[in-house]
Amino acid sequence: MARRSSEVTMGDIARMAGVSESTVSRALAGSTLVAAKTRERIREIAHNANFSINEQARNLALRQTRTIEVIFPIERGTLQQVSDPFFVDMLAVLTDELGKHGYDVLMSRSPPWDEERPGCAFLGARADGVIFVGQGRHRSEIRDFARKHGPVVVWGAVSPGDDYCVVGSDNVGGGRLATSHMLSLGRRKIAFLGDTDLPEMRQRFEGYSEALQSHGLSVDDDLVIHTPFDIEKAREVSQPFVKLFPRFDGIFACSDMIAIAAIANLRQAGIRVPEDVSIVGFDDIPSSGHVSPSITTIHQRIHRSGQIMVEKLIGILGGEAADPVVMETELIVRQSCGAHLSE
Amino acid sequence: MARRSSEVTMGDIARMAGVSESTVSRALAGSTLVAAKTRERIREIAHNANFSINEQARNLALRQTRTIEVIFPIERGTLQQVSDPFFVDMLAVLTDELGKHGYDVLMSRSPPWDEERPGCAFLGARADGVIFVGQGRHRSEIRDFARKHGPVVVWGAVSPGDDYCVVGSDNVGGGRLATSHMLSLGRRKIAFLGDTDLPEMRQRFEGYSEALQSHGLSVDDDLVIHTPFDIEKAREVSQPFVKLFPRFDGIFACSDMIAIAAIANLRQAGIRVPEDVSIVGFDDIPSSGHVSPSITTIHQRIHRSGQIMVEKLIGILGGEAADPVVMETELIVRQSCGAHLSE
DNA sequence: CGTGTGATTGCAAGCGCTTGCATTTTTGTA
DNA sequence: TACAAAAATGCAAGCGCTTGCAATCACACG
Repeated sequence: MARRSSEVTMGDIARMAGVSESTVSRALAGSTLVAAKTRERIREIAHNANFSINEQARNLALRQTRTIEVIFPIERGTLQQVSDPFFVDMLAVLTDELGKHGYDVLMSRSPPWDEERPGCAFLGARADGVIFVGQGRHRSEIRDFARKHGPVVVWGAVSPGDDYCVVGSDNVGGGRLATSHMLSLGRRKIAFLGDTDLPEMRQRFEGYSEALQSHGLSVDDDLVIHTPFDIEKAREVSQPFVKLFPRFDGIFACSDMIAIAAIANLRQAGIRVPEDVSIVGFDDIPSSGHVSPSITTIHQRIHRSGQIMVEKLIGILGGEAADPVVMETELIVRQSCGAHLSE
Repeated sequence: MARRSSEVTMGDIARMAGVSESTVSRALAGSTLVAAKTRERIREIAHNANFSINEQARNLALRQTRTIEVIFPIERGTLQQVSDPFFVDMLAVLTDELGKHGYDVLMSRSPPWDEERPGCAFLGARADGVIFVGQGRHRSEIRDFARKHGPVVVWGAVSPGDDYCVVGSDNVGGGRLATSHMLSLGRRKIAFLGDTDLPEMRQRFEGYSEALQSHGLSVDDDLVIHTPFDIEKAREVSQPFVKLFPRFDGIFACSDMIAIAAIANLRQAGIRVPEDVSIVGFDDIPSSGHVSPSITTIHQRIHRSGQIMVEKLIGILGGEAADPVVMETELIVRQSCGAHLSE
């Protein structure tokens, strides 16, 4: 970890032990090619000398990196977006799972293609593979990247034409679930809050409109509100929207954070949730069950999804092909939809 | 990124350009030692050949890693703890700031000292320095680690004896601020919710008791509730506590998540916030201003702190000494304390 | 007491890149 | 036109490690 200069190398250990470097290498790697006695002696010496192997050199020699790059392709400056608890959970799972498989995790917030290294504008091969958490608006770049640089798994909206491995929730199904739940509660004028420029949100929107249609209703464009992820901005954007009441009696919010922002505005305008307006969120973030009213939401299987992404990536690294995976979503009924009122 | 075998190397580029490897290296690095014309030509070729430099080899040659390890020393399994939005914000800032300085970020959830690499039980030197986000219960290990492995900066409770660089909020001050705010509002029976085993929380507790004392009050042990970070557990733990009402009329919660959990229990018990009980949190997480009631809290300057940590680490890497830094905290008055009622 | 055998160990090349120094080419000038 | 100086390029060693293959060693057997 320390300055390279003060680091003790295998050569040093070899000298101390009076053997060759190769023997040290083998001893430390646990090879049976070296006599058990010698092996133990060398390990002892290495330990006492506070030796730590230079992974860099090791990996170079082994032609591997044992590192996976995890990328959150998020616009710089929008700190809040990454604040969405969803991202952390995902990151935590990925780190754990990759760790189990012996991989390090290299974090990035910017996609490799806009990376401008000072003096050298070339993408560095610093990982064995990469995981994109969210494709955002970068679909085509990711596709190119996958083709050129190989092992890639991405979290996001799964859609037919993908020729790389995408793992994502059944957003359409989730949107349908949320919307038809409110419909079944008797709501008929349901608004949509989210950013349909993002593929995932787009899919949730599709589920929303499908549900409306299958109840013989159609989408009211005035009730489709382009709402960003960031809670502050969501609050601002939904401010004028609530004034439309009573043109709506239900809200499908694309994320719990947006739901929280919307509820705040509704209260402020004296509109009661869920008595006057039902609201259903998406994500099932940790606090959603504890705020007031607690938020009815669509649960995504983040933990399992993370595991699957890692499995897939390892598979790809091993030469297997990997198909996209769509994860089931689940409706978690709490207070904000008002289901408990209609009993 | 792809399998090493298919990667094009500098040697290949050299051959294509009809120059030596050294010239390619220099051209790509932007050295003025190579003629401008040649440089452009080589870059062109490299670009077309889809060349990407092998950072690993480069770093080995340069005796650097250009990588900083960021460690969240969090007990495995407690996913929720890392879910605290605080961690994400910190991580995002660190990644950005380190990136600006040309460093990659290696994520870890486990401290290096309990790392057991298969076959090789030696700590790998894979980074130029390390940042611990939170010392948790690992104070002494971190100290040892800092001594042995050099460049270390840690986020956490700053305390006198530290011989490594710690950056942290003025937790005592924050605790005092929160508590005396409620005292000034006329509250006299203020409870404390947090986990005093953790140094930061311990300090917040100290601020809490100082504030009480300076108002001629003393700590009521029955109102000091050991409450974990995890919102689910916090909810459980504070459940029996609320039954103590009206033995308390104020709550200082060590984190906003705990505040959210406590408020949920209070409401459930029919106790009104802030009319019956004032509550002040800590962290100023994104949603704290938008839940109902919005949460009065102590703001930590996460963003600035992250920047400072990076500055400090770069300094240490450059051979400078780095003293601990204590960051100011700020009281953000919102609804949950009831300040607006007493006007 | 030779010699074959398997168990250990060492040699040296190589991973892809950087860089000090020597070498070659170009340029400026007498 | 010749030659010194400056500019551009190449050579080769080295970063710390792994590993195929050759060399050595200990021992047992005939």
